[in-house]
Amino acid sequence: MFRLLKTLGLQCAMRLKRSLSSEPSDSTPASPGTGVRDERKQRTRKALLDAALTLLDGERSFSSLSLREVAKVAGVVPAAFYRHFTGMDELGMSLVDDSFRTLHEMMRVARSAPLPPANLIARSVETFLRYAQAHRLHFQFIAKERVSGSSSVRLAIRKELRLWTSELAADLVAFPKLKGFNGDDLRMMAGLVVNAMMSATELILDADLNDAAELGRIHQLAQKQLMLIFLGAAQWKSKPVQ
Amino acid sequence: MFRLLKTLGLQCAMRLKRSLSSEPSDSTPASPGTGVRDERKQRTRKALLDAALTLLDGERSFSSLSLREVAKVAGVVPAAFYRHFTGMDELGMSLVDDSFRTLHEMMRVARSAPLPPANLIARSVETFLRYAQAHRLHFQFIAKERVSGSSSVRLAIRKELRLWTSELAADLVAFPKLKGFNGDDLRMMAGLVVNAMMSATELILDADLNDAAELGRIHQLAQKQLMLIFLGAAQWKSKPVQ
DNA sequence: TGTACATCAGTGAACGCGCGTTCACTGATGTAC
DNA sequence: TGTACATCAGTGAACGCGCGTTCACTGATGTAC
Repeated sequence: MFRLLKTLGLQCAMRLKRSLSSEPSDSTPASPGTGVRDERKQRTRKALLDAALTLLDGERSFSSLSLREVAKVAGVVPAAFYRHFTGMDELGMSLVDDSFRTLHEMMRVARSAPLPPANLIARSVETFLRYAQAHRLHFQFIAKERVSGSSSVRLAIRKELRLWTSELAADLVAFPKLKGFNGDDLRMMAGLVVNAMMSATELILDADLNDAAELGRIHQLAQKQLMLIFLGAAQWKSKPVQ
Repeated sequence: MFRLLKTLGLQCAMRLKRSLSSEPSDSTPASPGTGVRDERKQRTRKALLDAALTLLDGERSFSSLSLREVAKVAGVVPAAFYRHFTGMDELGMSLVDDSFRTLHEMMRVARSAPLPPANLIARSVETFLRYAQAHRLHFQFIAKERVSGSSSVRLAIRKELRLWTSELAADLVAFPKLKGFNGDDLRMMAGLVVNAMMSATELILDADLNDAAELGRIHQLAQKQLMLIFLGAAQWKSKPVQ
């Protein structure tokens, strides 16, 4: 007991010293650092996240994963899990962050290199679904846990999806044909688009990846649905905005 | 051991006798019957199904429910569960059946008492969402497990939803404005409608049931989305059908 | 540079718990005569 | 109708198992001097 207290005391003193001597530029206390130890820790953390995503790939849902299972696939003892997350829920929130970072990265790329206006809708759908296939695990996580995850994970995903819908609505303002829309109606239309894309994503993720004909059919379905939505939107302006 | 065999033998003889003497009109062997015992058995079965639905009401997903938990809520010992289902998966399939029976019942009523054409879309959305609220647990089950259930349950729900989409497509033929649609495009449009309704249902089920303003906003959103879809559909005919 | 010590990611054992499934059983209901 | 026996929904105890979490620990990495 005395030894324990002594050790704790020494640790505190050490921390104090270091924090006093550190230059201000390096003041973020939780920064990952670049030492061998930090690098390894980040690698294990990633292994845990990847293990969870991999386990989710089949028909499993996040709430049915066990901490021990994730640790085992990550090649680590269960107790080691707690060096990285307080529990499965915190890991889930990290997956939400990562997944939406992937989605926003796609949007960023799309905006910085705009497609030619010819066949704009069809090309956008194509780009989106290709990206979803390439980042299968992240998109699958969003699609699945959006509706069935634990409370915190589900709510976080819904919040992000609402954000994404608003972002999309802001992008839609650029279309000359959508001048007659107020903000509410733009979000309403963006919601339709998001629904259609999520639905297509679910179909893609469930389909056999080698069945080109099936994938083609899904792409075409999504393209037609978006075209129909835009066709309706072009008429919407003639309706009373109220 | 000898006693066991004797008992079995007697049971077989009895079965044989009964089956020989039963009149043909009563030949369905698995029919529930009307005796006190059968009635009680059906009551317990229903208690198990209701227990599962009730447990799903919060943020739980079907795959996270345990057999013991369901049995406990149903007021029955775990072993008794097996008198009704081979396991949770079979109970899940029963819930799929029941839930879609509820949905089809709604469609049947809607068709037998058609709404006046004025504000047809708005009224249909209203009817649907009211019904979904009234049968909250069944619609919640469909919405949740559609995407995350165990393999068999999820596939069964998707099959039923595809069926429902086709049914809806068949109903849409009646609209004069949709003459230009071929079968594929009708299903495409029906898919948009189903997506919008399922999305609205999810919002309704997540919303505070006493927050009338919130519910009103969701209803209005769904109505506008459907109007926009039909607006687009009315233009679709001018496009090449290919 | 070398040394002595602090740090801390990961280990391995242990715990109590709820799980699915099995089993022989009980006793109310059903049935043959 | 009454009796003797079959049926079977539900019981209660038991099993082995994987679960989340805790703990003292180990040993490579980091740091002060």
